[in-house]
This record gives sequence, C-alpha cells and structure tokens, in this order.
Amino acid sequence: MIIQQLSESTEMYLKAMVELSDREMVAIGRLAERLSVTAVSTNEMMRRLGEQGLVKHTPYKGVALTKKGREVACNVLRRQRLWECFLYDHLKIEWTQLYELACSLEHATAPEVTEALAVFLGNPKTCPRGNPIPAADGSFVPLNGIPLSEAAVGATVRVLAVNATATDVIQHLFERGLLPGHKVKVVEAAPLQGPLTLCVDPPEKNGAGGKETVLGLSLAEFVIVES
Amino acid sequence: MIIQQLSESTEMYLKAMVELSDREMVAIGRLAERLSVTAVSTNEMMRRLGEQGLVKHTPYKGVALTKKGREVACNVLRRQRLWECFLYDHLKIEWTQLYELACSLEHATAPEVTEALAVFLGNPKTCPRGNPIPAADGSFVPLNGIPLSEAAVGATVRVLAVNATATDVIQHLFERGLLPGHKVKVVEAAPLQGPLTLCVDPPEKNGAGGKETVLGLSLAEFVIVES
DNA sequence: AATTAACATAAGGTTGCCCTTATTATTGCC
DNA sequence: GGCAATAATAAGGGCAACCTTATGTTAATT
Repeated sequence: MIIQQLSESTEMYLKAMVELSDREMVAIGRLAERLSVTAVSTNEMMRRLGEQGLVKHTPYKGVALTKKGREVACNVLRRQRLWECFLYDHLKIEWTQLYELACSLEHATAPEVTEALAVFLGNPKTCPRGNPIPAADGSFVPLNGIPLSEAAVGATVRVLAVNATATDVIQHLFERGLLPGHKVKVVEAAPLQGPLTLCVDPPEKNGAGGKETVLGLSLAEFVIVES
Repeated sequence: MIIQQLSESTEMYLKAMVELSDREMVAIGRLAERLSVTAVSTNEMMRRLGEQGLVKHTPYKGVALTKKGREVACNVLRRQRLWECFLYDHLKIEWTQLYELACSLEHATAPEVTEALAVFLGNPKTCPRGNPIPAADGSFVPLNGIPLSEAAVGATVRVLAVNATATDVIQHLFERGLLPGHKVKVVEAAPLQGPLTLCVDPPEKNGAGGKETVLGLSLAEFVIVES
C-alpha cells in the first residue's frame, strides 16, 4: 500500500466520500454540498481523482471510491479520529471543536506520527464523537446504527455517534445533550418532514425528567442511534 | 494581537527569518537558500509580506521583521517547538525527524491547541533540539551561545542546541553525537575554512576516550555551544 | 410523453506561490 | 575608480484548486 503524497484537498474529498456513504455511490451534489464547493468544481476534482484511480465516476449516477481510494480515505479518517481522541482526552479541547481542529492536523500528519499517536493513545477503537477508528491495516467496520431521523416514534434509543462536521451543527446538537452514550426518546415526528420532538435522557420509569427539545429532521440525520 | 490566518508559505518565510537572525537584517539570498526557493521568488514574497506589514525590506540591504512580523514568527516557532517536545517525549519519534514532522503540524495548529498543548507538556522552556520556546505572550529570549564554528581551537564546550532544519544535516550531526548536553573539544581547525576536528564527549581527565570526528565548517555553524 | 431537477461539460477567470530568463542597480573590495 | 558578486525588477509561464456562466444530457415525476 503505497500512499503517495496527496493534497489536503484530495484528502478532504476522499474523506467526505467515506463519511457520506460506505461503499455506495455518492451523488456529486451531496459531495459538493458537504465540502462547500460548487458541483462544477467537484466534477472537475472527480475527473482528477478518477485519473489517479481513487474514484470511479459513473456519469449521472454518482461517484464511488475504488479499493485504493477507500484505503486512503480510511487512513485519513484514522488520523482525524486519533487526533480527536488526543485533543479531547489529553488537551481537554471542547467537544464541539474537535472535528474542526483535528481536521487541520490530520492533513499534516505523517504515517510514523499517526502510528506513534495510536500507540500513545492505547489504540482506541472510537473517537469522542462515537465514530469508529479505522485500523492501521485499513480495516474499518462502520457503525451499525441508524440516523435518529429514521428512529420509530415512541422509541427510546441510545446515541452511538454524532456524524456532523460543521461546527455550528455540532454545537446545536451538543447544546441539546445529543452526545454518544445518552439516551433519547422520540416523542413526536411532525408531518411533512417536520422536526422531531425529543426527550433527551428520559427517566427510567415513566414520570417527569429528561429534557424536551425539538430537532430539525436534517439535523437528526447526523445523530446515529442504536438500530 | 490579531493574528489573521496566514498561509503555510508565509509562516515558513517568517520562521526562517527569526531562525536566521533575531532582529537583524537578513540577506534575501540567505533566506532563499534556507527555504530552497529562488531569490526572485523570495523578493516577490517579501513584497507581499511588506504590504501586510510583516517585514521591512530595505533594497540591497536585506529584510527585517516588523514588530508584528516577529510576533507571528515567534508564535510559529512556539508551535513548532512544542510539537517537537510532544513528538519526542510522548510519541518517541526519532530525534532526527523531529524538525520535519513538527514543521508540518505547526501550520495546522490553532491557537487553542497550541496553548492546550503547552499546558499538557508542562510549559517546557526548550525543545529537544535545545532551542528555547517562545512564551505565549510572544516574549522570546534567544539562546546565548555561539556557533561551534566560532569556538576557540583547544576549547571544550557544551552543546546547547542544534539549529539545523534539513533532515540530512540533522542526521549527520546526530551520528557524530552532537546533541544538546554533550561536550565537544575543538581539536583542530583546518585553514582556509577547512573542517574542524572534534572530540565528542571527551574524557574529564586527559587520556583516551571520546569520539574523534571531522566536521565541515558550514555544518558546525548549526551547532550552538556555550560562549 | 413532457417537464423539471440534477448533472455533465465547455470556456474563461482568479489567486497564491512557485519557476525561468533577462536586464538593471548597488555595494563592497582590490 | 572599476569590477565582480549580489540584489532588484520586469516579463512571461505553470500548476492546483477554486470560481462563474452557459449549454447540453439524463433521470425521475407527473
């Protein structure tokens, strides 16, 4: 596995792809939106990545990572999440800032630093946001959960991970207590893709307690819960 | 002190300036050489940095950092050297690789990470290469030493720091045991800017011991010893 | 079958940072 | 005072990664 030096931009595209959908095709539009670039720029980049054998673009269908592309992407994800562990556990950086700060570092991290960091941290399996950390050999078992937006009304589920990358979105979820390990009850789902009414940390027995909050459906997509 | 987001390239130029000469003018040529770019590119960059108020360029004399430029440069140096501490003390990265690996990280390090890292490390005063770490407020007392190339023949001096940035140079010095804390005796200086003959870790009393080695004068410039 | 939204592609532009080549200016030194 | 070495400037180019605008193409929906 020879990983040539790829640009930060390239790494971001690949990472976004693996974050958006593991092994499935990703629509160019979704990718562009996530990366805050235009679809034209994304198309252009996909052509370049295609030439490098990192992605396969099927016009009008979407793009998918190749084996090589997925390897690189998982490696980026590994670096990102290891840094998140370090920043949170050792530097006491605020939970809401982890993604952004770790993201900058990840692109500047040489393989020997990545592996030494993993050893230093004790080879953690998940990051503070609840996402699994790909192994050094590239193996990566994605989380087995569903977005909160797809949970059944009335169900009480445990939050496994928060998937958001935009700091304001993360902040919004954090303020509502939607963190890994916490439980949440879906009280109501408004019709027409309306927001969810939730009860975060509901009491074990019926009765008062927990925090009621309303969450937009598109935000609820970022919260991965037990299926 | 508002530090706007500066490019990696900008930071490298500023760092090189403060490393080359504290407060004095630096010749464009030297700067270019250190950064492995052409003098034309360096001139161009100095114009840009001048426009941003980071440097003052006096044609045919050289460039000097402004107050603002020096602040930024010291901040870069701080990040660089804090990372060196972390990489060496906690990740057990090889001494010869510290500069290069810390350099990548430094540009990706947000202020809150820098300060949290400093706290984590216990606010170290020097990096593993022996160089002082600028304080958070920007104050920075450069090392009070002289290059080994200027030490008197016959003198035995202690190595304070190694200033080199190129990994091959660092490797060369490392192999000869020229590390901070070690003593070195200048046995002979060949004429016409010839190499030095050294004895590294000489015995306390006269007698055998220590390691004899020959070191080019330009390499000896990178070794800072007690004056 | 027609329409619309999403996507693809072409063309041309910008910015930052680097390059080469060539010409001119200055400085320090013999 | 003249001559190298060094420095500055001008002109033209390249590359990566973005942008806008405009024009086709496909797929999904009605």
